[in-house]
Amino acid sequence: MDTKVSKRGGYHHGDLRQAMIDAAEAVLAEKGVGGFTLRECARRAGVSPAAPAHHFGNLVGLLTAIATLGFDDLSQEMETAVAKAQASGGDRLAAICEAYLAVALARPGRFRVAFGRLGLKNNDEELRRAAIRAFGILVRETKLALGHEIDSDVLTRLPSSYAGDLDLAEILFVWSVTHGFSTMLIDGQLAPLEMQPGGRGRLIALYSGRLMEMLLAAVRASASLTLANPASHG
Amino acid sequence: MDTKVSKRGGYHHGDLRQAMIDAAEAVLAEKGVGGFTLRECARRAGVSPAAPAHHFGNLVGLLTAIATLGFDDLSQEMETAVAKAQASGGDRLAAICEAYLAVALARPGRFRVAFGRLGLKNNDEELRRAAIRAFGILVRETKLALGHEIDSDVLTRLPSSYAGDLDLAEILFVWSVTHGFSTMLIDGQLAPLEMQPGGRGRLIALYSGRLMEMLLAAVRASASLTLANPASHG
DNA sequence: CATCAAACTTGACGCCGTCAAGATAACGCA
DNA sequence: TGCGTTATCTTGACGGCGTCAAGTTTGATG
Repeated sequence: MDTKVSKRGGYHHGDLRQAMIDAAEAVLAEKGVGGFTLRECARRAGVSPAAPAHHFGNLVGLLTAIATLGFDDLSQEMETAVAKAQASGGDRLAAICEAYLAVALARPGRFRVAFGRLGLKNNDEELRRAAIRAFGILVRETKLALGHEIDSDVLTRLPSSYAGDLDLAEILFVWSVTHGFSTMLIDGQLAPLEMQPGGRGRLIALYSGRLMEMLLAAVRASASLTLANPASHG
Repeated sequence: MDTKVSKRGGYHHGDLRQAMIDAAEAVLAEKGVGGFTLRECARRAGVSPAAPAHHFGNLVGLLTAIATLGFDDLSQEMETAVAKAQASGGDRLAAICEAYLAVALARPGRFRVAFGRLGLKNNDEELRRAAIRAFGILVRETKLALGHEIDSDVLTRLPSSYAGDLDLAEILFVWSVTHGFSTMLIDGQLAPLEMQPGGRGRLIALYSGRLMEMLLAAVRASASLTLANPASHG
């Protein structure tokens, strides 16, 4: 994780871009998104405050890189979870929802940067690609759970192309539950509930258990409803 | 909304506390939580940067006051929505969920301050009371939808006291859907979907329509499940 | 009217992000 | 090999930020 400074002989760093990203992740992990500072990251990378400008443009550029990393990590963890569920006979949709929460809990600072919209370069190509892929996985698994066909380009299709999709409600429903629970947990909304015996683990168990049951039941019910009366949608 | 400066004769302001809150709300509305600054608020209130310290302690104190206002507003809007639903025969639970979203959309900056945990005085008595009341309404309506009894002190009970509650899963489920959709919308996660014809209104309609149907169905299903096999919970 | 506490200002401190100008090092090409 | 070009990094400065200590003004209280 550290990149260890390949060869920091003198004036030139070697790989400042990666060093800054590593430093940023460390700062986010230690102080959270509140105590995040460009100068602090530069300090940790052993470089002057103005150095990162050439690599990231400005603070927003660095945050955008972090967010991209966050989306890619999310995609990877969800895919891994899907594979594991497939092998063990578990539910794929529940697996990605649990992976989503796990990613948020593992790196809440990065998660907030990715989803908090502190101000990111929204036209950044890498960020867009990473976000689309993560969204695509969600779409794919939801449609799969509904027993519907999925296009071969799910992981690259623009989210806007789902505006009129028949399954949009289910997709948003699944995403809302997952994202809502994740953000409430890392933002401390559920802190009072975590103080009780069992703490956070108890809440996570509830999420992976009853909440997932409810979620899957809702999606399945919606699927049969769709079959019974497809006209009531849109 | 303006408080109009009661009598700003000279050195003393008159009601700086309220003036600061008004200014803060205005700044949040104009520039969002990103461009929010204590100095800017003080400037608008026509006062030196150090003046607010005596009323709020520091920036966190001001944000805490804003958050308290946000929670109180949320409670009020939810109660109003409940009353309206009761009168019109609509669903009460769906009503508070829609009110929740409406509040977030009406004042996204304030909503983010209340729920974003930028750093609030979590031990503040007023904040705690306001948050507990809002949570209590959610608990009450969820239990009502489940057909369960509600205690007379729902609006003042500590959230931690629900840690072992049989309905906690349903409560968290409802809250997760609502909070998740609301935050995703105001944080721009659904921006690509808003660009299509119909825009944001179409998404909101979907939320009030199909998503609420799914939510209510999930809660009702969970209720009958509870009756059929109460031992499978906890 | 004298006193005193609360409310507000002033000035300063260290931090922040960013920019312009200069120093340095790596790289391509003769 | 040597030289120029270009990317990289430093330095120094700017304005803005939150906050603190010290001083000033005001309204209230006796």
